[in-house]
Amino acid sequence: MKKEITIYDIAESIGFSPTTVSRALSNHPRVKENTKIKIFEAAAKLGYQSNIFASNLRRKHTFNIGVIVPRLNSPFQSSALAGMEKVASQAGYNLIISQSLESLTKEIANTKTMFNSRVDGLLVSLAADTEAIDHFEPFFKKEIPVIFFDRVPEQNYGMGVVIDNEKAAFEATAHLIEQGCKNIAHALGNLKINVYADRLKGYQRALESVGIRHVPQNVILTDLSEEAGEKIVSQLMEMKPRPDGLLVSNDSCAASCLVALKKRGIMVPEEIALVGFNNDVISRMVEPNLTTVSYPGFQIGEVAMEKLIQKLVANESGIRQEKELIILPFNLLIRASTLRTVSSNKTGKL
Amino acid sequence: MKKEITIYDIAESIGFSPTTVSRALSNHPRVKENTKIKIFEAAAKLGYQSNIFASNLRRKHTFNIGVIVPRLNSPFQSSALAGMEKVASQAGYNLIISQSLESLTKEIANTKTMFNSRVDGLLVSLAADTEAIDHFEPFFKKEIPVIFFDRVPEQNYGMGVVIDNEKAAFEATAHLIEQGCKNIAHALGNLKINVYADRLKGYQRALESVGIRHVPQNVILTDLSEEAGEKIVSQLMEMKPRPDGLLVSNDSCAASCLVALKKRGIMVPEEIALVGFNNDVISRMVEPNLTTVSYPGFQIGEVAMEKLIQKLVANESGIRQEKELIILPFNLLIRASTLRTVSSNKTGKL
DNA sequence: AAAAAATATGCAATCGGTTTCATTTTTTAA
DNA sequence: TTAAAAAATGAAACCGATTGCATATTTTTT
Repeated sequence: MKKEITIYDIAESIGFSPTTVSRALSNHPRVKENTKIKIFEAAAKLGYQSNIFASNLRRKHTFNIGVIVPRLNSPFQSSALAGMEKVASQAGYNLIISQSLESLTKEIANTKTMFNSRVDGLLVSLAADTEAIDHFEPFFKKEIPVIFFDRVPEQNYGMGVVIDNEKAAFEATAHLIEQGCKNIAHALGNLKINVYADRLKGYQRALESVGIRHVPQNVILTDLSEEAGEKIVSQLMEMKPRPDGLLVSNDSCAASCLVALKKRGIMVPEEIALVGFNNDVISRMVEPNLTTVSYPGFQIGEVAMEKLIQKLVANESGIRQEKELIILPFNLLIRASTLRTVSSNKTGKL
Repeated sequence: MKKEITIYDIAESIGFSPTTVSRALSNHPRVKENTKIKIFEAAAKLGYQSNIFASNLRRKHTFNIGVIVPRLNSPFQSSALAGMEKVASQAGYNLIISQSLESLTKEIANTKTMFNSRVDGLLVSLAADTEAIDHFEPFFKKEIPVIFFDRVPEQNYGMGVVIDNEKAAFEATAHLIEQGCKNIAHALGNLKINVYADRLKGYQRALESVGIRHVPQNVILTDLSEEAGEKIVSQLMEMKPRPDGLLVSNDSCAASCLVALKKRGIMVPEEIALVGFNNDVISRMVEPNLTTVSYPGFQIGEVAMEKLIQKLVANESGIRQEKELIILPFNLLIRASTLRTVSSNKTGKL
């Protein structure tokens, strides 16, 4: 390894002290303008590169922000990450990203690594089997801000960024009812996750609001994978009476349901109307296009990161911030997969 | 901020020197087994957390690996990242991830940040408008390993992990020809990128190999976005003679072409046969299913990370490694979007 | 021109783990 | 029992930037 250039080398080369060099490089006001210029020139000439470790060691922060997501390769998560990266890099922060693969064990390991790496803050979307959030205690204790996004803990926690999943599912279900569905099934993921638990509530509330009795077998628990579509549909086929509406908790799974339905010659939306979640590209490509809840992944990422950086700045200046749950707007996008006859639409609009 | 526990505190609490504590904690063989036990116990009791900065400062590495991708939210890139994360976390490395958003300027900025953050190594998939790779010079000079994946520089460079894009496009085009296409168009991205330049070569070579003259207007340059499908197809419609085969350089764009074609009542594959790239979920959901080149994103990520870590270990022990270009296998997946009549399939298989 | 105030710079300690080299203790060999 | 070798431990320097406090220099005020 080559000799590293340090502020001591710069100092020596132009006859100033390391102190002044350090101050000049960080643009401290107590250094004469002219001196600064000299120092910057010398630094450039020598090819100086600041040693972050030394700086971090002294200043006790890293400008690194940790992000833990269930899976990196999901359209929603990667959009959220993209939003985070954008905001973070503008503010001069790096992102350290890891995935839990939906496993609590790995989430705990990741949390530890993040803690040991001394990230300045943490953004987390919880794994499927996470119930308690004890593993974040070290962060809470040291007052390192943690913000949850999308998948947030049930318990009382610091801060979160989500959408109103209950309302979203309510509206989606209400829309199906409006389109004349009488017997609506709902495929969703692990109910330990707030996202799915809330959607279930919304779905049930919508049914109750028009006096439809809620049938437990209509709620289908699945992993929402691509392969799950086939399973869900084959389950549907055996139900009596067969459901005439299906609300699936993500688009790629909804799309695979659609494929499975078409394979069986079942007409969508006429025989079964179908709603997805997320407004992934896929929802606009399949035929019929999927009605879906547009889920602002990029924006959730942006907002979560903005809030986190706000907290960091606030902590810096000793301001204590309130707990807060930020609820971003969603949007029910109505497309062909649910649009039956115009007459069944009470408002007459659309 | 609370008082941090240091090795000095541990040392004092049990009457050993910081030296021994340090050695014990890193499991140095020169410390008595019994002493180690005592030290570990004391560390646990005091709630000791190693200070990575101090350690890094002294040892001169971070266990952080930088990754620069064009976009975080692309199915291919996020799969590659998932593969990288898996390998890295197993080996005890963190990932610092940033996106260039296809801009050279941002790529340069990211490269600088990565350098300043002192990542131990770098994995890069180049931005669309990157031609020279001077901005990686600081890494080369300091012998910090850089491995390019998927989108690699044209010039001579250290190490890369790719697929044989020329061959893939050749096979895809040959397949279209085999299905009876006489006039094949090819929609691709920025030709500065090796991926697309190579595919163009393969496409042309396939045409030449059966004596079809290559028509420049059949090559359509696009950003391969979802919206591009509509444009590509409207361009196709105005060509005379109208192409009967279309090779699109990614699946989501191919899917949007399919939608645009169907909207115009054009039969796929009968009137226009369609091939995509990547084997994204979407290729299995649209109707007809897309013939596509399966592109092992996850594996590319894994291999790239494995190679990088190998290099790090090799560097550590002073072994110099050769430049190397690793070419991973792809797979042409033939599906309904190109399957015309059985008779046109010479082999009769499939 | 002297005193006071403002500005500029430097000394030396500090952050906390690692490592070289020396010293002490224990074990083995003679 | 003593010398030699091996094992265990420690003192202190080191990595390189930051910063509280002190000092030196310049500018302003009287």
